[in-house]
Amino acid sequence: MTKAALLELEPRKTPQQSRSVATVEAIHDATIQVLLKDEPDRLTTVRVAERAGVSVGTLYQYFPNKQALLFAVLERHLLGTAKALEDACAANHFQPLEVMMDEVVNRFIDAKLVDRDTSVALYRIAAEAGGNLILERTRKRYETAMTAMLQTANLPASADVNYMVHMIYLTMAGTIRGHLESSAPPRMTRKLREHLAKLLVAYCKAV
Amino acid sequence: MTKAALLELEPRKTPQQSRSVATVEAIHDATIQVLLKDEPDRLTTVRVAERAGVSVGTLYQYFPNKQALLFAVLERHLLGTAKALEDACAANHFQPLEVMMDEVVNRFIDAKLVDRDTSVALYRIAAEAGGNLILERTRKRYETAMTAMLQTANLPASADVNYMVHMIYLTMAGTIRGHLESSAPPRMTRKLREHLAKLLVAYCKAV
DNA sequence: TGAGTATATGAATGAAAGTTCAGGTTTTTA
DNA sequence: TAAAAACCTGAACTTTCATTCATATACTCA
Repeated sequence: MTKAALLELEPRKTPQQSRSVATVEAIHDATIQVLLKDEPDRLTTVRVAERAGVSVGTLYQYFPNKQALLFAVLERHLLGTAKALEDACAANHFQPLEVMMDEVVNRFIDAKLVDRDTSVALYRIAAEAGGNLILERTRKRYETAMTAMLQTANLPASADVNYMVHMIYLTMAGTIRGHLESSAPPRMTRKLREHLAKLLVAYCKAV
Repeated sequence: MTKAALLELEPRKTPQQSRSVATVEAIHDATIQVLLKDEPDRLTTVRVAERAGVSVGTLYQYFPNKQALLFAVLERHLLGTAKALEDACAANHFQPLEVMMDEVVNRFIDAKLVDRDTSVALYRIAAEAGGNLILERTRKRYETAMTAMLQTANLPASADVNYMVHMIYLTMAGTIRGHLESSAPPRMTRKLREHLAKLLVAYCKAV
């Protein structure tokens, strides 16, 4: 993605008055609602605006184009989960490995489940919308926080912490995505929490 | 997805003569090539037809609509990987856990890497195109084969083989997808193979 | 209160894409 | 070899959608 292309994702205008703050907020929410209602290709700017109770013109005052809208919505969501994971890591330095993994897994799943539907809807648009860019950014934040935490754990001396952390990220993000996208009923989430935590502990000890 | 909707994904006509077999083949390949060239939303039926060296009309003789085309291409790819995994499982009954996991992981990654670009391109369309349907179907095949294999391994008596197998599937599919979609250089794939196999072995023993 | 700024409107524009179909060519069949 | 069946063509039709802009309303502050 070129620099010019990135610029086009920036907001066109920042809300000044409170009514426009509310408008932008409403547009954010409406985007997700529309995304949930149908296939992603039925997400049109007009539909989003209608759902938000404003006109298309208003939408275009704050977002230079449709992609920027998706980008913004995705970013907001990922920053939320990143924050959750960073907090979980920071709060568990020097804990036993079992506690670390249990906390990290559960806070991450919690963050994705706060609004399960939103998470699922956003997976669908992550590929477009410069999603890779945001994903890479948040991945780095995850890995930094996790590395800091794991350096306070007692791991096998042979451990390649860098790759280990990356593997943990791939595993968490991947399994949770797979789980949410499948038609697995909510009660299965409990099993996922358990098994994922166990799996990661076993891996850390074995490396 | 309703029954009527499923019907609309079925091929409109099956090729009889060899030239039309070649045509359909060309359309399959062209679809992937177009998908690789640009963003998924630039995948047009006209573009695919052009690339395949036929006219749009011809395309519509064999595929009732665009979605059916994507469905068919995705299906072909997933059946390939399913076959690879089934073979790997069948060939390793009664082996030590380490061998089982090593083989399964490596044959699965191999299948995805035969044409790395194709795999990546198809991830992008898996969400549309009734992709969930095919994914569920192949998941079941994966899990059946893996269950059969693992029942010949000596696992901890407490093991819940059913969920274990599912967890293994989520982990493999998820990490490999994450790896392929990221910008990780090919040399990192070796590390993934190693760590993924180790991780799964550790998990099986710990459950 | 009134000028200046921020915000909202929504019909109109133009480009893009999915799909059809009437008419042609090639292959098979009898 | 002639009719039938399979196959191919691509301009034309239709719908859908992103985006703009001239105009109107609401808010702020001096």
